[in-house]
Amino acid sequence: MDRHLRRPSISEATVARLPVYLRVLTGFAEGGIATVSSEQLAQAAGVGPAKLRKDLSHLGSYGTRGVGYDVEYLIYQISRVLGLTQHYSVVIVGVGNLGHALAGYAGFGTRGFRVAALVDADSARVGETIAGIEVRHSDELETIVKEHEVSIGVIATPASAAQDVCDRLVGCGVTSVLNFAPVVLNVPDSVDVRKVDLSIELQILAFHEQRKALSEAAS
Amino acid sequence: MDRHLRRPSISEATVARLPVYLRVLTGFAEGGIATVSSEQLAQAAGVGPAKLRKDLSHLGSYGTRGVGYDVEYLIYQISRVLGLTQHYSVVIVGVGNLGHALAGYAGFGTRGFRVAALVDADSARVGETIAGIEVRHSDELETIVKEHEVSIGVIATPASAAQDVCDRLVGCGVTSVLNFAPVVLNVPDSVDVRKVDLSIELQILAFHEQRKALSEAAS
DNA sequence: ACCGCTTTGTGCACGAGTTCACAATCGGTC
DNA sequence: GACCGATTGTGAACTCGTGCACAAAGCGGT
Repeated sequence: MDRHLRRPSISEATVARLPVYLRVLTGFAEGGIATVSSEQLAQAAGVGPAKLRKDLSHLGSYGTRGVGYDVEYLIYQISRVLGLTQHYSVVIVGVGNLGHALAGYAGFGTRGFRVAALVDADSARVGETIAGIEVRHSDELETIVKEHEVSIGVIATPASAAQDVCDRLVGCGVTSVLNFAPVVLNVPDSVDVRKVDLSIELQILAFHEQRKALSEAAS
Repeated sequence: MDRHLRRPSISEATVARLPVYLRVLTGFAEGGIATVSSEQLAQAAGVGPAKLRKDLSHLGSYGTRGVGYDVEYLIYQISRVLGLTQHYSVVIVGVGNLGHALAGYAGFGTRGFRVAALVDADSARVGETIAGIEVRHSDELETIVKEHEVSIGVIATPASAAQDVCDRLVGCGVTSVLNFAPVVLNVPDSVDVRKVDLSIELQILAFHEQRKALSEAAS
């Protein structure tokens, strides 16, 4: 019964690529393509064919030698491994520009993620409805999390409030956090945090820009 | 004269962490702290002390044994290595919710990034002013890039338009792209692309949620 | 001028991730 | 029913990143 489970727990790097494969496959499926080779899929996903095959091999042997992968079946398998066959409730904290954008993001609705509520500290915003989701006051955060069994918290507050919000989320049982605030969050080991940081991305690009400029000047 | 240049080109993983150090250091500087040990800095940045020291060692020997690092000096050195002592012009394409949020993001103004213009395909939005930046029509993209010597393009359009916009950016000389659209962009090797993808982050969190749920069930 | 305390910088071993190359295996064809 | 071209799955070499442990080096007190 635990036939699928005792896999040597897929590597983090692989997990980070699976969603990309999933998206590309979904595109293929909509285009009416029934099977793909590792070559095609790798091309579309922007990785090497060998890496792709190794990634997929980590989750089982779903593929036919000489033919390729069945698109629908692979979509199902990746979804299952990623845990997308279940449903997750998400709460978004902070209704600034970013919170707005996140609430309207289509990616939430699809693929098993449901936004339970938007939450903000500013009472003036409470009662609004954004993208069909009601805005509630942050005092109610704990209530909302319990009520909707929220497991993922998204932090879109100013940096100064982020750690505080995070502590409260963790305090009432949230075990995964997606942080958009430019701070390093402090959490217990049992909680997963992923951060999205615009200014870091820009600075990395700046580094490469400079590198290119320098190597050009050296010629 | 090329004393600094012939470093063995800092590793990608290190470059990705330098902006974090920089931010933490800036916080320390504002708090009036003059020197930090690798221990303190590592703690605040959420990494191990050894890794931090190795990272910093890759850009030179700025630090005093028995004492630590001078905050201001280290800020300067990291800024220099990242290329933040120069100025970069950025163009943001797509004025949806996300484009709005990005335009208002404080991280742009500081640290040498200047938003040359917001650009959108929708004529109805042209002429608006968002966060002090004028919205112009996407037909003018090429003109704007030339005029302001834009080197970084930010794509905040729907997925369907992203590749097209990207091609045009690359076509008129942009060599770094920050992509928020959920697609894999196709670019020549000479162009750097970094992607920020909300739905991917969520799916990765979902995977870990599931993993935690399973290992809990096994107990 | 020396000594001891503190903290950096780094050599080394280890582990994770990537790439190559090829054997194993499938569907189709004669 | 056996061959053939195509494509997967994977062992093995290699590269890259991380963590440990310690020698080198500075500062302050005596």
